[in-house]
Amino acid sequence: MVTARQLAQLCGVSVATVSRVFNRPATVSAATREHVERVARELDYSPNESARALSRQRSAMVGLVWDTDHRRPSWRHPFLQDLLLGLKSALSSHGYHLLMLATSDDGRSRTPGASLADPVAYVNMTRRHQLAGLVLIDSGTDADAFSVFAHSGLPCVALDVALSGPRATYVTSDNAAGAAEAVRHLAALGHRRIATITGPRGNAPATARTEGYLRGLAEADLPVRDDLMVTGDFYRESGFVRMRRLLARKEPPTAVFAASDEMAVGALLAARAAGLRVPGDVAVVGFDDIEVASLVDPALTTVAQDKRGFGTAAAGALLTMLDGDETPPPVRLPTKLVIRDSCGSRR
Amino acid sequence: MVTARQLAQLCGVSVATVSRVFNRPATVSAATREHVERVARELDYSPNESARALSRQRSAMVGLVWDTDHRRPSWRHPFLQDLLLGLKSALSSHGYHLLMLATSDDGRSRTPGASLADPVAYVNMTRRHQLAGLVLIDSGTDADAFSVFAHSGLPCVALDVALSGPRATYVTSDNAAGAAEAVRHLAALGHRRIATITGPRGNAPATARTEGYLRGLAEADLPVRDDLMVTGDFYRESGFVRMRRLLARKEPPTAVFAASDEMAVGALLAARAAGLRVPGDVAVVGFDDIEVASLVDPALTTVAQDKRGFGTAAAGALLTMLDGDETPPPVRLPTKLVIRDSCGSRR
DNA sequence: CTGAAAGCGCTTACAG
DNA sequence: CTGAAAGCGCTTACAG
Repeated sequence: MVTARQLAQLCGVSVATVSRVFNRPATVSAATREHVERVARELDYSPNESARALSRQRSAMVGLVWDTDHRRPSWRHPFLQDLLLGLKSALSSHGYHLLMLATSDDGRSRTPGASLADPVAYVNMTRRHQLAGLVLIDSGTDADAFSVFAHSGLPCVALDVALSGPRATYVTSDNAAGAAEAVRHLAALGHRRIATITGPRGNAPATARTEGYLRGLAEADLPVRDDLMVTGDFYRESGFVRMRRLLARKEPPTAVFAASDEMAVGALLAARAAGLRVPGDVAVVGFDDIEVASLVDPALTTVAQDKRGFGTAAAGALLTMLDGDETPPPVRLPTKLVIRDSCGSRR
Repeated sequence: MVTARQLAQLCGVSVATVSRVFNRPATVSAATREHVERVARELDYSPNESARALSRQRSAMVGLVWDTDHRRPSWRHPFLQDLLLGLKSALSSHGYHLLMLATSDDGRSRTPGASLADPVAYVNMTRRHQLAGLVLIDSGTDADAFSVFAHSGLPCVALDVALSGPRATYVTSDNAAGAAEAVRHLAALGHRRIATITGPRGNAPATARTEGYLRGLAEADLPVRDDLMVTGDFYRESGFVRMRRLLARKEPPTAVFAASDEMAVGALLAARAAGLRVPGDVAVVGFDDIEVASLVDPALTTVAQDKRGFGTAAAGALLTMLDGDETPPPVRLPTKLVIRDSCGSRR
């Protein structure tokens, strides 16, 4: 492996000049710059990142905090894959790489109620590796733990968690607008009793979707009915159970807006178990547009999130903090209603 | 941020001693070791990884090569999430972290036919960051590109690709055994014309599954019939198209083994489109046990892979190479036949 | 525009 | 068992 010193010797310049060629090319004369660049290419030279990080006091890596509660093995992010893809390609085009942080506590026991294995251990990792910034993925539970990061001073961008701090921002879908659109669509199809199965209390996207549901009802001049609002937890099982409860009401809904596709699928199964046809007897709309949505029968009408856009937007926000001094405002990604068969609007 | 020097001063020892306490505790007297450890804990000291990597010529990071062809945006790993989870928790318990490698070419155009954005660029990253090892995730296409890594000399473990080299090994499911079991199961249910929709040619797991299919037929004393073997590409659409073709045969199959759940779902849809009932008119079995499998109707009988085990096994193999000198043999993970409704064996 | 020198924070033979 | 010293490969004021 060739070093800057060797390259410098070969070129008849000092290591300082070599360094400048790669870091502030403008400060080097065109002739020597081109010469160094050419030889570097020939020797396949590239700077040692450890040395670089050490002297700069900052690495070219961004930490990814994605902590899953192992007591709940079923937990899954609805679209982690697209998110990572978006993140890594956007970051790499600016020379940054993603370091997946894990504490040694990972996979072990943790204090009940702790939403993160150990925020302090993560912050520690951050210092050890001299990370340039942090991407925080909502672990689905208590988001307060994230504030530790937001206050650590380094650039942070959270996904689906309202993070605030001097150098912290976040990206999320426009959950309220998406939910409202879904409800309006159902109302336009003639439904008057539109129920909702919400996400867990305290979860920001869940709250926003409920808000959107209410807004959608209002816009369609429909009354809010407490008996048509039930609380789920985003997972399929809760969709099943809550749907069963809704269907047992005196006046059951003719349409249901579930705050996640997982729950919508559960609702579909519950309707079938109750001998009802979807969308004939009851219409169902979900949220997310995960892969399953198009595979179930009937195919699920749902509010699609811009999955790849999440990663790109997060990377974008982070990069403006890394390269500049300003903290970008929160990003709210537009959603899109994908109409399939479960809402009955197709002929 | 406190450094080793500061810690040393506080403890009245040299930095060399501080370093030894953290790296070869056995070479330090118990008294000074405990003293240094205590003070270190009080000051929340932890060594700077960049400095460490620089002087050791090797970082505590493992690179993850997961290159997806962006020309094919639909490509997805059947269980990336579990895999990453398994990897990161196993690695972190030994102090290693995962660095998601990306070349700046990511998301841009690439040479047609190139299976990896640029293997050389990845190897380059590997040197720059002084990575301790590499985890290679099959990108679903030409696996030859991986040999560049295997020959780079550093510890490599590939997933689902037969990688060989001085310090290279791989982990995969026992695809043949799993497929054979699925076929035997169908035969035991009385099926005589069992078809298969294979994965793409040249793909190792696909080949092994086909092999298992043939073995299963042999074990059940069933003849191999060319008209009952069609080639898919692991994706749903191909399952749909190939199933339609199978159903159009003179003597259509009464059961189909699809080499992936995605294709099995496609097959399910094709059967339905043809007015056939599953499993009444034709039985279907898949492979993978992805989330969708239990959500479709009828729920899919499938060969489950040990998703979390993949990550753990890969990390294990890598760790023995990182900490020792031996190269572990390939790992073949057992599969498990999960019987649901699509094969008709349940009453 | 360029070079000499100090420094980033560790680890590791080498002496003692 | 411990310390002094060299070295890992860069970057960055500071002079010139």
